[in-house]
Order: sequence, then C-alpha cells, then structure tokens
Amino acid sequence: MSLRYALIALLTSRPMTGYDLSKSFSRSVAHVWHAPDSQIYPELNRMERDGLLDSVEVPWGKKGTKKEYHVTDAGLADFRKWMESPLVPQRQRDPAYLKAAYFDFADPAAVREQLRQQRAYWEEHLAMLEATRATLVDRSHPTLAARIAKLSECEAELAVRYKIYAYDGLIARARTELAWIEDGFALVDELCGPTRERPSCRSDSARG
Amino acid sequence: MSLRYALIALLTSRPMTGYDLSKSFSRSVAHVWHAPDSQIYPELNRMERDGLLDSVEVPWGKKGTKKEYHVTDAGLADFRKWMESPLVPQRQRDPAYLKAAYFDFADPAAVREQLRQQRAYWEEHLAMLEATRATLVDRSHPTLAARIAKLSECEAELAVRYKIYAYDGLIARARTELAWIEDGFALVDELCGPTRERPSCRSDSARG
DNA sequence: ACTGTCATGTAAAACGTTACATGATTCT
DNA sequence: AGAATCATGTAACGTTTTACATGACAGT
Repeated sequence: MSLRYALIALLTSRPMTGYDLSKSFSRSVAHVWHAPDSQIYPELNRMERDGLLDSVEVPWGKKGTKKEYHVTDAGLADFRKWMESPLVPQRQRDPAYLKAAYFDFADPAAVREQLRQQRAYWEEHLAMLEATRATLVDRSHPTLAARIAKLSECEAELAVRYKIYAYDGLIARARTELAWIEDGFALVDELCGPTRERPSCRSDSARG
Repeated sequence: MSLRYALIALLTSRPMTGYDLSKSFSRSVAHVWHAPDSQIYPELNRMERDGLLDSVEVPWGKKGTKKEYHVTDAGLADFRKWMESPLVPQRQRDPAYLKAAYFDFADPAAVREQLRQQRAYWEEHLAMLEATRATLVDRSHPTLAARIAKLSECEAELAVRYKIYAYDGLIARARTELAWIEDGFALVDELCGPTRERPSCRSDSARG
C-alpha cells in the first residue's frame, strides 16, 4: 500500500506520466521505497480506477500519446489520511543479520568476502545518499524544485527540511551498518586469526 | 527463501516440531526475520518434499502424534551453500522514512503522535534485544544452549560470539532509529514551535 | 467443565520480482 | 542508419499477510 502513497507523494510536485514517475522514483523515493516499472504502471491504473488520480492524454510526437497523471482531491485526502494514520511497526526482515548470527557455519574466507561486498554496497549507497542530500540543501533536486516552486518560502522551508531530515536518517542508518561491518572484520580476525582460513579448534562435528 | 534458511538454522540446534519452531522463531530468529505460523507449516512440508528435512512421527498423548523435523545432510549442505553465497543487497522499503520526508503534509500534532509511537516501539524493541543479548552472553538462551551442548568449548565460543555480534548490530540499529526520532521531535519544535499546532506560515495552498 | 497450551494447517488476497514484449521518438 | 530514450505494459511466479479452522491434551 505504501507504493500508492509514494506515487501520490511524487505527483504532488507536478503531473507526470508513468515513465516520468518511474524515473523520478529511482532518483528519490526509491531510496526509501523501491519499486520496478512493472509494478508502477498497473498501480497507476488501479489508482485511477479508485479515483485517486486523473489522467489526460497528451500527444507525443506525430502519432503517439502519453498519459499524464495528476492527483485528485480524493487522492490528496487519502494521502493526508495515510500521513496522519499510525505507522504499523516494520517487521524485521534482514538476511544480513540472519547470516551474521550463523557465520560459524561458513568459511572465514567466505565471511570476509561477504563483509567486503556489504561494505562496498553500503559505501556506495551512503555516497549516493549524501549526494542526494546535497541537492536538497541547495534545492537543485528536480522533484523538490518542482514542488517548492508552487509554495511560499516558508512552506518551502518546511518541505525541504523534512526531506533533509529523512535523508539524515538514511545516512545515519548507512553509517551504522558500515560500523557494524567493520566490527565484523575485527571479530573474524579475533576468532579465526587475521591470516588463517579456519580457527584452530574447528572440527567437522560443528560443520556436519 | 530466507525463511527456509532461518528454519534450518534453528533446526541445527535440535530436532523440533512445527509448533516448537514457531515458538523458537518468535524468541530468536524473528528478531531478524519475522514469519507467522501459517507460513512456517507449509514451508516445512515443502522443505521435506525437497529433501532438506526428514520428519519422524512422535506419539503425543493417547491418540495424537506430532512431526519432529530434523535437518538432512542435503539440508545442511544447502544451508552452507546459502551461507557462503553473496548477499543480494536489500531493497530499501520503509514507510517511516517515506512519511518523514512528507511530514509537511501532516498536522504537527499528528507528526508528534507518530514520533511518540515510533519511540515507544523502538524503546521496547531495544529493551527486548538487550535482554536477549544478555541471555546469549550468559548462555542461558534455550536455543543457543541446545546448540552449544553439542559443541566443543572453542566451537561454542564461535557460535556465541557471532550471535552476540548479530544482536549488537540490531541494538546499534535500534539506537540509531531512536536518535533519529529524537531529532524529529527537535525538528518539529523548531519548524512549528513547541506549543503551536501549526507553523505560522501555513496556508491551504500547501495542503490542497 | 473450563482454560490455556500444544498441534497443524487451509484459503484468499495482497504484494513483489523477474522475464518478456512492443513500438515510437529523438539525437547523433 | 543506429543508439538511446520515451512510453506502456503482460504473464508467470514466488512471497507474505490475514483470516479462518479444527481439535487434542494438561492443569485447575
């Protein structure tokens, strides 16, 4: 159901086609809520059917047309209702922690390799979050710019600050993950030795 | 697919019935991977069909029987293969951050209420994680105790330390969330004032 | 007899992923 | 002419949630 509200959130800045949305999505909302194109188009159709969106056919080139969606009053009301409704706490679901709890079943070499991959992923993710945060601070982020163009300076300040706040949370989370991964390297070194592939006490009984 | 490996992980400590598993689940693995009973029983059947588990019928009371599952060699091999295979990075999917980015669409009062609920949830979750971590440190955690009973002291040390490591990560994450929530309170106070329900600049144009 | 725990699911719907499928337009 | 981008999906499959459903056993 959050996909629906992520789409409304984007469409409050300006009307967009499904294609625009799927592009904007990957540049902003996807950082908090990933969705592929194949989920976006059908959801847009359902939202229009449910009266949350209207669409206008816009000519495109000589023969083609595209559908530009905009949020209806009902859609905006629904979005506000969701925004003010209590959040159901997220269920934990993270394979990385599940694996970490059972690292003793894997080779130290495999453990280190996974930690390296996780570190690479989170470092890249963090860099992207910080870059995006910077475009919010200087208000050059396209979706944000489109949104605040319609607002007073004071309202714009609110919109910007909350977006920065969300990214600060994501950045803090990424840093926490990276610190945990570094602890993982230290732990493997301590338990298995920095060079040996296996701890000296390791026997087959623990592995079969 | 992680449900399957979470179940094997639990069953490596001792054979269990579906009921045992669903109880153990909520006391340990559910902290990293939630699953309801209705998902566990069918998955166990599929895993037995796939040769990852064997089951023996155990009499229960006068007439009843129950099925006790244990991991097969194929199951253990599959688990290890998964343990050593690269992790696909998790897609971000967190409604809390999506909402936070659009807090300007909600009443400050509603925002504060949601922050309070989130804080209550994470404080409780953190307390549970710390309590569980303590039972790992003193080795009184039932599933862990069953597991390490079969291991040498040195192997047990490995198993225990990695589990503590996983909980340390979850605890760090919970603290990061709580710090972010506190920042949220401070931000709402700054932008909307500590007592007023709305920022002075607020007009209808930003809300419809 | 009643309550709580043990025991095991089914069914339907919602949600999400992956692969496939097609064609027009714009830029170089 | 070819490549990149714009545009819009369908189909099949797998996962997850929610609600429902049933009954035996153990302790008071």
